[in-house]
Amino acid sequence: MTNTREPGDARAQILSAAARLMAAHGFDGTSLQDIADAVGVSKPAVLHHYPSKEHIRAAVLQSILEHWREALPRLLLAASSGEGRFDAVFTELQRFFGESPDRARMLVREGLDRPDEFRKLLRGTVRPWLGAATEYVRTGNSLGRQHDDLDAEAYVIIALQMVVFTNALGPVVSAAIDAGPEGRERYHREVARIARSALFARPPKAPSGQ
Amino acid sequence: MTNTREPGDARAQILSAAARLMAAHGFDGTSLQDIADAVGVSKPAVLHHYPSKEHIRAAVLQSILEHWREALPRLLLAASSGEGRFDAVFTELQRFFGESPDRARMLVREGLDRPDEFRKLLRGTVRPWLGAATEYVRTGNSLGRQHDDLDAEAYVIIALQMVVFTNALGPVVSAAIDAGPEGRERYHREVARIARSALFARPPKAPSGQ
DNA sequence: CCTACCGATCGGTAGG
DNA sequence: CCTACCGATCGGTAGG
Repeated sequence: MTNTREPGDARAQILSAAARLMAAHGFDGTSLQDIADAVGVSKPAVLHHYPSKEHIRAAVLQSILEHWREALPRLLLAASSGEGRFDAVFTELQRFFGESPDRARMLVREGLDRPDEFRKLLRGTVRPWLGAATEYVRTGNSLGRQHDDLDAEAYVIIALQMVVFTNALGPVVSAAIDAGPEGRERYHREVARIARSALFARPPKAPSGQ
Repeated sequence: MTNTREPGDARAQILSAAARLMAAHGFDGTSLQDIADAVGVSKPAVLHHYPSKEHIRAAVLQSILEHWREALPRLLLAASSGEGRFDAVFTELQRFFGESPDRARMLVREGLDRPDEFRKLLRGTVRPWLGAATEYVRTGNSLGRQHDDLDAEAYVIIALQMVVFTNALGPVVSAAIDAGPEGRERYHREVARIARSALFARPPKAPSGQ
């Protein structure tokens, strides 16, 4: 009956539009009017739900971190062990950013635009998970399946960074290969292969038994 | 005697300031007044040397590409062969972007802000070099020293991408490891190790003979 | 949530 | 008449 929006809906629409626009054009390249137009409301209406443009940016970042914390258990509890577990975790990671490249783009932009704040964000949010991932890498390392000159902590960060950048600029960079849609496929497959072969000293061919 | 600037000096100063500001704050986050202030002239003076802000952006990108074309011979002619040549090329690549992270930041920003134009830029500028690099990787592959499931073209692009991103966001991301300056060192070393071990099936320990 | 505005600053250009 | 600028202001738009 009531075609009027329920409260909270407008906020969600504003957040969604802002996330998409800011990921595409940046914070400075996105005006409150752009967001208002995308939602179909007036500019003051936007500022009724969020007190300032800066608050909208914070909310967009916060929603990304929420999704991240939500996906963390799935990432960490990815089944199996050893090389199989790596593939499972890496696949989940690719899915997380692949299903919404805007997340990756927003994170890259934040790193460029506000390096100091972004550093703190990384330390506060990624650090806990980083510890667990590093532990896993070190465990595999002690079992002698991995490269002995591997820097576990640095590796985890760089692998994560590769996934983020791949999804942030992948469509642009992968086009340098060729025009076909297979270009993206090859690109993503090679990213996974690089991360895997940089981790395991003996490249996994076919899992025998396990 | 004459403390007056010779012609061309002002243009170079504007270009330098614009490159630094746009790399740090983006195109939309940099005003003509910001550039004018950085150089110490008026805004109309800036617009006398470059007809518009857009022309300044084009000039900044152009200067990066000039440096790139200038560094290309050094990159391609990096001595030795096989794994030694890889290290030489990769080191030169790291130096190119490492000596001016603003270049890397500007490229990443362009990829985010103007994906279509950036794609054309990649195709026009990086493509020729890409062919040579891919050929080199394929040659090594046929000699059986490299992973047989390696996608040469995709690998080259991703390796290049890793160097660009490492230098664009390195100081921010590497801080996630720890506060010390050694963090950056470890970070860069691990990037090189990942690229190398993803390329060569047998990790190089010590060059014997050759 | 709208219309109607503010101080300021945007990119760009006027006359001199 | 040219260049290399200046102070002032253009029409619009930013965040609020």
